[in-house]
Amino acid sequence: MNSEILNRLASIGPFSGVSSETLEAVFRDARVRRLPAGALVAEQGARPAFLDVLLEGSVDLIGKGPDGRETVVQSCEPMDCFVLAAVLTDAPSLAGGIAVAPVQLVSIPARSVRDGAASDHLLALNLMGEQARQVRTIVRRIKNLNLRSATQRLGCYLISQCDRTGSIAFALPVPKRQLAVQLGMTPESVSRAFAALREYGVSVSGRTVKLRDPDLVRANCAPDPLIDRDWREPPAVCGDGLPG
Amino acid sequence: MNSEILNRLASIGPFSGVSSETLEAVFRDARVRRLPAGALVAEQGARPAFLDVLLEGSVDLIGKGPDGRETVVQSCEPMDCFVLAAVLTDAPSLAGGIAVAPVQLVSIPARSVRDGAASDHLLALNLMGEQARQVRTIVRRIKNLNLRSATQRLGCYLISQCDRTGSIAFALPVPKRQLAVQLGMTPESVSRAFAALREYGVSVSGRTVKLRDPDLVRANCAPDPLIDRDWREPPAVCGDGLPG
DNA sequence: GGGAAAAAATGATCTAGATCAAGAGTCGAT
DNA sequence: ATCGACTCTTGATCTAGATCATTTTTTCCC
Repeated sequence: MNSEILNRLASIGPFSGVSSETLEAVFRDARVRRLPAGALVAEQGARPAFLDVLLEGSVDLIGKGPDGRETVVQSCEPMDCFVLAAVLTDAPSLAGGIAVAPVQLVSIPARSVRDGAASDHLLALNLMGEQARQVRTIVRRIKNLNLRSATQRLGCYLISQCDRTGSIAFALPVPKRQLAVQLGMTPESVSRAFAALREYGVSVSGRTVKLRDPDLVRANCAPDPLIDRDWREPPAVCGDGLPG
Repeated sequence: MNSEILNRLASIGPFSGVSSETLEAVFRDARVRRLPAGALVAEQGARPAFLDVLLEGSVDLIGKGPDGRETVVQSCEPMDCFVLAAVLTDAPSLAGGIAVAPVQLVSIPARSVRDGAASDHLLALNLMGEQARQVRTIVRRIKNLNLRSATQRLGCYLISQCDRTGSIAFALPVPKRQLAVQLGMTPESVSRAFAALREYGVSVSGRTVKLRDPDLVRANCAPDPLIDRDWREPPAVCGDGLPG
């Protein structure tokens, strides 16, 4: 593990400000893994042996039922970590992780993480805050899915991209298929939602989206700071680490 | 605050094993509140001034959208605590709390909780574990709602009651209306789900339920330890902090 | 650039559950 | 008991979105 990666790790929420002695102990047996798209990154039902921090690529956390049905609990992006709740409670993962693009990640032995928290007060505090932010992220997702229509969800997503880039026109950061997963619907429904948003001045061409009148979209999709994450406030860095 | 209540508080997950000096500081300005059914216990959108621990009664945590739609995020029972994530991050509550039955609760100033965590390592560890368990509880709920039909959800609930009481026949601990809330459906759907379960030997009379053949219900409703909480292990709020 | 293969759009159904609308018990207070 | 207010049940629609099927577009690989 080179020092550039160590520096990136040390800067994310759970580890920020933690003494170098603690970090050295926690990262001592960590190693970098690379996996191709489609690979199983974490297995549902097993006690995770490692805490994984995503450096590159993206991972969907998927819960499976006994009858084979599946539901995406969360999708993770770089510098998120996952299975944190299961690692901290030393319990079986409630969801598995699938690489949707080639991934590079750091695997930290679960025991090192727990030992670190037990011996370092600041690390414990960081992890506490991280889990609290994680809870809030999931609650936001629940509200987004239950309180809005598919079209509203897409509209609010576009508004957030618009605000983030500060531009009326921008490129979608992910293919529409993956957008469907993040928004909790089928690819077909995403298409129909885009079609419905045309009425509000939204035009799409390939991966490029243009909002002729963002306020018109806003008026019809009801963005809400208690649902949509405020992109200006610090992201729940390692926090997006489900599942338990 | 009498010492009986203090003892009950000290025995729940977040506070178990914590030194009496810390507990004294954390509970110093806590006070007991009593509210009637229907009362607003916590307000959505405000930074919570208190961490509330439910002593008696029950509370639904409800997220509201801008357009008035509502969704129940969680229902809390005695010795659960709520708005913990908002208290720890000092951020606005994403959901409000409504008393569905007359409640008695202890309100601990949010600052006392945060100060306690900052100064007491064990308390921080406990709260970390508590939040991790909270994450898992919510993920379980998501899986229950997305991976099963309404009938399966009710069937699995009845199986869990059956296992818990160790008896083929038992009384529902809550009115059916409230059961609907916990299972994420309408009261009408609960009725229809009970009707559908008759085929599997489930009979209901008033609040009394009888399972003629639990295994038949099991076979058709697919209970799963990764979805249904294991009633033998301590609930999210009552576990001890961190293993290892 | 051409052409296979994946992604997306569009159209036609299907369905679980919500919603709306009556009845039928059930319960508590006078 | 009698009333009146709930809670529950049952039935008749409605609907958002999924699913299935087909066509069109994009991607990208030789």
